[in-house]
Amino acid sequence: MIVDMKTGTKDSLTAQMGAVADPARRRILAFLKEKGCCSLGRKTGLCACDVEERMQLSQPTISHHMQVLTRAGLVQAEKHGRWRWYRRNEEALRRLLNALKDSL
Amino acid sequence: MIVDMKTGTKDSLTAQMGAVADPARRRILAFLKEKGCCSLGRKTGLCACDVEERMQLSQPTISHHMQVLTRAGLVQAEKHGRWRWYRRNEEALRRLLNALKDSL
DNA sequence: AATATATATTGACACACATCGATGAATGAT
DNA sequence: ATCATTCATCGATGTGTGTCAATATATATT
Repeated sequence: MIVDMKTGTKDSLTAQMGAVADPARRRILAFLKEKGCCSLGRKTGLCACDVEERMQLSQPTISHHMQVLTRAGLVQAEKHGRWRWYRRNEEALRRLLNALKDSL
Repeated sequence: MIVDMKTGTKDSLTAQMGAVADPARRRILAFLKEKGCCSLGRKTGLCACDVEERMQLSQPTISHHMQVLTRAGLVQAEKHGRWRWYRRNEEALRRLLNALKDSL
C-alpha cells in the first residue's frame, strides 16, 4: 500500500517485504544462491535467461520480477553485452532481516 | 500468489509474509507490544477497539486486518464478553523470522 | 546489411486486496 | 424488553499485481 502520498512510493521496508512476499521471487532469490551456473561464466549470480530456465514463467514475467527485486535493492544488476547479470545483495538482505527483527 | 491449486490456499510462509508486508498490520503488531493498554485489563494485548483507537482506519478494516493476522497465526484471539482480546503469538513470530533467515 | 539472441516494454486480463458504509449478531446494561 | 456496545459480515469500489502475447530495443554474429 502506498505510504508517501506525494511521491506515491512505499517505504523501503514495505517495498522489500512486498518483494519477498511473493513465492516466485523467493524462489528466484534461492536460485541466485547457486554458484557457477551463470551463462556469463561468473562464479555467482545468474542471467535472466538462467532464471527463466529454472522457473516455469514467461520471459516478461521474469523480467518483471527481476525489476521488482532490483528496485527493492535486494538484487543488483549489471548489463554485460546482451545479458544482464543479477546477483544477490547480501548486505541488503541482512539489513532486511535485521529491520524485520526490530519491526516484528 | 496461490500455491495450492486444489485448495486455493497459500503456504504458511507466504501467508505470514503477506500478512506482515502490509504496513498497517505491522503497526498493529507494534501496538500489540504495549503493556497495560488493553480495555479488558490484561497486562498484554489489546482489544479490537483499542487497535481501532490507535489506527485511523474504520472498524471493518481493523476487523479484516485482525482476521488476516489471526489466520496467519501471528496473533491469537480470545473472546471475552463483547470484547475480543488479541495478543501476539511470539513463538510464531520467532519461527517466521527463523524461516525467513533460512529462506532468504 | 541481415539475422539471431537477450532483455525490456506495452497492453490486456483476471484476480487479489485494502478500504468503507450499511447491516447483522452477540453480549452487557438499564 | 429495550438499548448500547463490540465486533463480524456483506456488498461495493478502487487500486494493485502476477501473468502473458506481442512488440520493441539492444547487442552480437554472419
